[in-house]
Amino acid sequence: MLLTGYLRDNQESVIERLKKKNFKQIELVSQAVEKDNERKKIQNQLDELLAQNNKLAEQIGTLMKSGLKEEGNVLKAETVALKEKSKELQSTLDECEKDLHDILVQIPNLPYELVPHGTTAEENEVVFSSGALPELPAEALPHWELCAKYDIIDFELGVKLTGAGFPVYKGKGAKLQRALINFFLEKAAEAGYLEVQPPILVNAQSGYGTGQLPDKEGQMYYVGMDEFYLIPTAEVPVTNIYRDVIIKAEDLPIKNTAYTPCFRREAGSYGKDVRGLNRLHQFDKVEIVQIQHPEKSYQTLEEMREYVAGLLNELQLPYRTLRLCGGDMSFASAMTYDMEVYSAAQKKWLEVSSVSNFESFQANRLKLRFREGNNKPALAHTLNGSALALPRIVAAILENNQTPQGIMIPEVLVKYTGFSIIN
RNA sequence: GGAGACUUGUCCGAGUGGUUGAAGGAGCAAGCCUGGAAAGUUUGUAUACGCGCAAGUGUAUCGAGGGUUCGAAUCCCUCAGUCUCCGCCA
Repeated sequence: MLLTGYLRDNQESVIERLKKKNFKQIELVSQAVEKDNERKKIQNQLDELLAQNNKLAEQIGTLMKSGLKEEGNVLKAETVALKEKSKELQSTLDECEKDLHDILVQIPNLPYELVPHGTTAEENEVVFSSGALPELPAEALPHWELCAKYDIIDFELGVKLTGAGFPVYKGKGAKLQRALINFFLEKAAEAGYLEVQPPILVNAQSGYGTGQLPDKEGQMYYVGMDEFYLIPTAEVPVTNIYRDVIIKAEDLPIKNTAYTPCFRREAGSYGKDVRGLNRLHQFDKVEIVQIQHPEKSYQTLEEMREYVAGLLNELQLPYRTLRLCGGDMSFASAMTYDMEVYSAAQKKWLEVSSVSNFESFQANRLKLRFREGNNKPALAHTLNGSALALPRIVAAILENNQTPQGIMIPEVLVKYTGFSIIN
């Protein structure tokens, strides 16, 4: 959520920048400013009334104390009309604030200056590519066939238990999952991230805090009986840890990592995009989150991008890094890098990480602030990235590392898996 | 799940209807003191939204939301959480 004060003072440049994000409803900006002015006016009036009432109440108090009941009752009569009016104003104020809020939550974050122009994924800027793509012999299999061949991931069984998109990992498949999770968590710990294990069900307030609600309500599984949502990413619970918190500037940056299963309804996805591990309803992911001083957040974004790249290097997977164009970025992001690995049998780039700086967009909703010395608290910047999402990493490992003898496990994982080949 | 007790500022803790945004203490910050430090001492120490160039000032906030009242941290209702006892159970 953007700050109304900022919208008011920078209307023109805000509109320019929103256009870069391919946002159509730019009239919302001026609507927000107008609503905010209205809000101020109403609040002024209401404050005035309440102040009068408070004064009268105080006077009545002293009169009653000194036994002047009559005079007190006279003043009491005066408060009746005041009270009624202020009640009325209060409800118009509530309504106005709600309207304002409804407008604000529809306005996406502003793109950072480095964000390229563009509306579709084709216009994303490739900022790094790890070189020549691996070529597999013609008889190479896509990962879903490898899964069946070695009986390590069973999609059919998942359908029986739950439905499509909920695979069952078996034997070395299950162990590979566990190995990846441990590898990622250990690397994150080495890089200074504090591991947390959050709930994977969250309340609506947390959903609002990080922006999944009201925007993407239909993308989350909802547990109606208790009004909880299954998390689509660990970002939600982990970032919400800091909701309504004021952090000391010297404690920044805050670095957290978490492994969680993630749940996404993926309504509207279909066809070959959802084949095998490419797109699941439930998957495992290790997430990294940082809360940083506004002046350092872009430096931190680069650091996080490099960190994720390091993981991919260690796994010896071919990858490229994209700087997303304005139109392809998420609602809340100011700048995003996507990391894609090449899955050689499918001959496809698969997104395995998305590293974003949200600047103060989430922090404003979360009321996540920091304080420098005795200054007033200011909104912090939030960043997060996948490090990494497992299924597509697994897909790429299976496909790229297949040999006639079996699937070779990347060197760095062997100490976690306890085996070096799936055969 | 049943019964009871409780939920106050960074922390501890007072406060059962009338200058209480909130006593007192601790912590923290600044000044004094000291060769330096400790101790001592003085002052300051919430957040949000308005108005104001500023000093300042108005309003709201004592778990959350509603209600009673001229006036609520204090009374009533609902919800959430914590603790104790019972029940159940990984």
